[in-house]
Amino acid sequence: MEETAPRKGTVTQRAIERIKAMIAEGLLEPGQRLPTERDLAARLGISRSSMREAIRALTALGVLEARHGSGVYVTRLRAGDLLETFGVVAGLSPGPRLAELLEVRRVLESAAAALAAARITPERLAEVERHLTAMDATDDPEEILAHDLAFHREIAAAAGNETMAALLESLSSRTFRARVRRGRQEEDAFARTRREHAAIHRALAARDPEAARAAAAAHVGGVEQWLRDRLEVPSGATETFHS
Amino acid sequence: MEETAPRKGTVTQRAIERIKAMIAEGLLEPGQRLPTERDLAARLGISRSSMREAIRALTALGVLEARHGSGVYVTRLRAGDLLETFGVVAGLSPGPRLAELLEVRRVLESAAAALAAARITPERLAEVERHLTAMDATDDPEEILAHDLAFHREIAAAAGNETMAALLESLSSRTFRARVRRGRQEEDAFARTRREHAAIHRALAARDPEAARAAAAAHVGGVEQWLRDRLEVPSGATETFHS
DNA sequence: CGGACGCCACTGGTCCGACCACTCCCCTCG
DNA sequence: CGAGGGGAGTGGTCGGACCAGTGGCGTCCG
Repeated sequence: MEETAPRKGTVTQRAIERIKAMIAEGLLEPGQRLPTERDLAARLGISRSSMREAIRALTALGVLEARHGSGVYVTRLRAGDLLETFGVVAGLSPGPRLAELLEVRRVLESAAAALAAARITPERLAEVERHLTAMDATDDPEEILAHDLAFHREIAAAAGNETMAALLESLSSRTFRARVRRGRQEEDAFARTRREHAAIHRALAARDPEAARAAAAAHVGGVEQWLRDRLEVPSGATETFHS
Repeated sequence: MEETAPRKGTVTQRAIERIKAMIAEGLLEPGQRLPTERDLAARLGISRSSMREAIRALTALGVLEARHGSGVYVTRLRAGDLLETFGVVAGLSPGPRLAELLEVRRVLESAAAALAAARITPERLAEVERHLTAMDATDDPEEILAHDLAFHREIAAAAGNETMAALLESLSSRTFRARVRRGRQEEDAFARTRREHAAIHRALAARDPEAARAAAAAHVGGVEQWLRDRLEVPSGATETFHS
């Protein structure tokens, strides 16, 4: 008495669609536990192997979460859960596209800064300030980067849009930055970063959305421009080494 | 003589990381064919089942593509390939987050419009115009929506940033629009859409980035505002129906 | 009586081997 | 020389077995 009808695509693909549909229709809520793999497979009339592949695919997308020995659960479907995969994109995108990703980041970062200027609370502003000063207080590059990331994260959070914040998080991920920064540290990058961060903070404190937007755009735009120059003249020619 | 060392996480997860690393390091190029599942499994010292799950996960992310009878291939890793999954996010995100997604879309759409105003070619501008007029020439909602989407797609493409265009594509996908539009068609939505589209087109033709930005923001912002109002007063109360 | 302990049923994780469905190339035949 | 057919090889599916954690239930000790 199973539904045997829809015979398009692979069996696994169908299973994926079915599970997605269940979630979209509200039959499965965020955080809820799914039936066991064996159960689900039996219900859809497929083998456990195929069902496992379907679950694995949805796990990779951040929709499901498997806990060994306990069961499979729907994630809370927060922006962060689902957009984690976006980080993979940034990590795998070929060099020429890094400029595009930075352009997207510049747009979103400046929008977030503008929103934050209007909405930020005094407590959060103090937190932003803390990371700003903490960056100067240490020489450990790791720690500096950590405060750098936190600085931007606080601003994104203050914008009050979780989706935008999650997107920016992926775009600013550690690995992504590492790729862009490579070879840049010898310059006066730190001094410049500090200056630009200070400008953003000043705009936030003044509750000036337009100033915040401009400062954030200039900040990201600087890296973007540097990268663009570097791509146009690949003097090192460390590109595409294949057999 | 296999590498047996890294013993963190599940075997499948390790396989996923290994394949991603191979791509990141350039050992596997876009479009290239991978060794067979059986081969790969043997090389990493795991079973074919686990390797299949790893491949399935990367397939879901748009990194790999399996062709029955032929082999597994790395996708071209274009923005569209990798961001297709972003559409799943929009499709599965709970109601309250739709407003956030629309806000992101508004930001990106207006940025794209501004860029397009500066970069658009006469040919593409003509294409934009074609979709603008074609929307009025028919009464078929399906066709109207198709031209609507194409209108925005052309503008996004004219902005010259594939990543941004792919992002907007996901944010404007048919299913996404269907969810937002539900119940809105009785109003003078079409007339309003036409007016706003005309305004965007005018700004593009005038090569005026700021006007284009404002027109696009107003266009998306209208839908956004409407949705926000509707969410604050869920009079119909068609929310969360669960057991 | 209360709580810590340990057992064990159940869940996901891994592996194996078999077979099916499809592709593509090479060889044969007209 | 071309079209056709066959077969080796590929991903897709299946079933079943066993391993490895989890969590609740019952026991037993203090």
